Amino acid sequence: MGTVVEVEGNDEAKLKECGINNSTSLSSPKQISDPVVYKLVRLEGDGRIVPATDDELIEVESLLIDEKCEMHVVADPGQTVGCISNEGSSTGIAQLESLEGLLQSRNKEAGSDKLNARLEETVPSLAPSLSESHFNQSGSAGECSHSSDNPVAAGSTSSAVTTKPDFSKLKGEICLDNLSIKELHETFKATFGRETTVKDKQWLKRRISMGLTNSCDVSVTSFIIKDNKLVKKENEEISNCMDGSYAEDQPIGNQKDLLTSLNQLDYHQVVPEKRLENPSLDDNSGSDDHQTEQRAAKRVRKPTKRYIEELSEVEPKESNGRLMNLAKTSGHGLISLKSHVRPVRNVILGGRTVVTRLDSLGGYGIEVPCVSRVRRSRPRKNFMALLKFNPSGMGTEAMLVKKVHGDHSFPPDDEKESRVFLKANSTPEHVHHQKFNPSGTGTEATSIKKAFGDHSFPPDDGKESRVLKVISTPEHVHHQFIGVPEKDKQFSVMSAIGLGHNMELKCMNSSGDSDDNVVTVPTPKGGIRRKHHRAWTLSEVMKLVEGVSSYGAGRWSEIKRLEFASYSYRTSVDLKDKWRNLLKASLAQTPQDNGMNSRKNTGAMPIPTPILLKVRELAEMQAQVLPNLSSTKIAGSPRKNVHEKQTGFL
DNA sequence: TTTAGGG
DNA sequence: CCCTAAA
Repeated sequence: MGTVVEVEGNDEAKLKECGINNSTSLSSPKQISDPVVYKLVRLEGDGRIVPATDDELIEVESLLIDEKCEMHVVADPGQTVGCISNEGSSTGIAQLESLEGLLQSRNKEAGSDKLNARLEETVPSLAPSLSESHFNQSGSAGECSHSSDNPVAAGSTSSAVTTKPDFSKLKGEICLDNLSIKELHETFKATFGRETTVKDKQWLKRRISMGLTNSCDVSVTSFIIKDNKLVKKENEEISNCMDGSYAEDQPIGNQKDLLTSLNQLDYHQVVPEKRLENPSLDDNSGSDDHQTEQRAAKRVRKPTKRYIEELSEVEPKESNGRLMNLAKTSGHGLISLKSHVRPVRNVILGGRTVVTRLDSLGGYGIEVPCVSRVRRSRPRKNFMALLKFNPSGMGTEAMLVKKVHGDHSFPPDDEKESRVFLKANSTPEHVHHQKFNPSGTGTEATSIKKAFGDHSFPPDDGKESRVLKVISTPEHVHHQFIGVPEKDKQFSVMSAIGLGHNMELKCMNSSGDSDDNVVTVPTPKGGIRRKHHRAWTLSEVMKLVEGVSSYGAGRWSEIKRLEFASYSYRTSVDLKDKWRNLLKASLAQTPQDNGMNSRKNTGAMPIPTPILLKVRELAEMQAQVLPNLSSTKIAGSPRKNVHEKQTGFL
């Protein structure tokens, strides 16, 4: 990767870096407790400068702490030596400053100002030397240690955690709250044997603690997991050393004061959470934690897709581990669960590729749908909230499924394209909650049961049933069995078997059409069309035109409801899209009747010119006649072109 | 949920 | 057709 570059440091760090004595800083409460405000950037291999992540920020801090504790290997200073780039410091600084906006630590910026202000009160002589040092370091390209191309490996020297993907190597204490993100990454790697790029501490902590909790190894060792902390009993002092390094060196009251002043800062990222060790601060840091957690939640929400990706990668392993743990703990009385994960196989399900695997669960061989990162719509806002208001344990998805199946007005499908969407909803929160779902009957299992249990799919003779959305991941399925009464367990398993069966059937059915899982499918005419594309028939187009003429373009749901009531596979969006295409076609064709016309009927159905004319006419009319509800918008972009061309044409 | 628009 | 942002 790149080289970690220091751009801006706070007082303490700079003190150290300038060689100014450590003892002073150790005895000076303020400076010690001030969070490190390094602005770090990473120098990518290609010379780009990218904002450093929180973990890199914190790593510096951890180094300092390590130094104090004198118990950890001090990292190679070259790793964090300040250095901007070979292109020169000034441009680099400018770039960095512009990058500051990208950093999530705007608050920290303000905080550093505060700190600097305080610094000039308290230790005025230091400020110039600090900035000087900072500048010098920034400008000294020679100090760049490009040798450390692998930050992970390099960082491992500074970490108490090994990078080996071996859980047994996780010795000593692990206080997840205190770990930097990089350390968390390493712990994650050691726990799950894979890397992660998730930057969210809460998430990482949760995953790690969950993974460790469910690992068989953890019970063998003397780890104690408590509130995101994984500690080994006999090493508690060590963890205290790390954790309380701030608090021990200074009066609590002072720290409290500082916390107050830093209340708005995102110090949570750089200062270890001290809630547990300093209950006296709870009244203060309690709300603060709330804020920071909310901030963290905000950060979490953004990269949802990433989360899903990460999760879907982790899930198999983790669920497996969890299952093993389950088998272990459920040794007394309940069925012993063994998990043999057989090779994953792909099943084509209505054009969607569904990955299933055969799990032997309690002696039953069940085909577990394990769709990875398929959820493409927005994540449910608060799944648990839904559950709360739905005590039956049936989630919305299940409701939907139930409704769909109860509704036999389902149009038949002759193209064997029942679109069953198995969508995996797997936000971390979701997973977390699911694990401790106390309601017994799980949502996912219920939904699956409802969806596939004793119903068979509606006959396929004409239209596709495209409404099913079942959220389902193997993890979820497994979770459902936790705390579920034995009876229900069997039921669920049975249902799951049925599910697998049906899925197989659907697989065979749909695979008759095409042999691959690609979304596109070849058409007899030689082109390719989307798998679920349904060619618009002339009557449909005419209906659409008619609908637009009577209800106006834009009232797609109305048109859909009134004109396309029997065409359940046409959504209002489809109508809209089709209208858009028609419009385009009408524009392309009518003005000059140029060469486009002949070339047009290559793949798709040629739309009769009269219809196109009507489309254009309608568009024109709507642009003129409907000034009230769509005038500005419609007259805006495409219709205006219509107008222009129309006039030109006339 | 629906609409509008980009991909 | 799919996805998503707004409303």
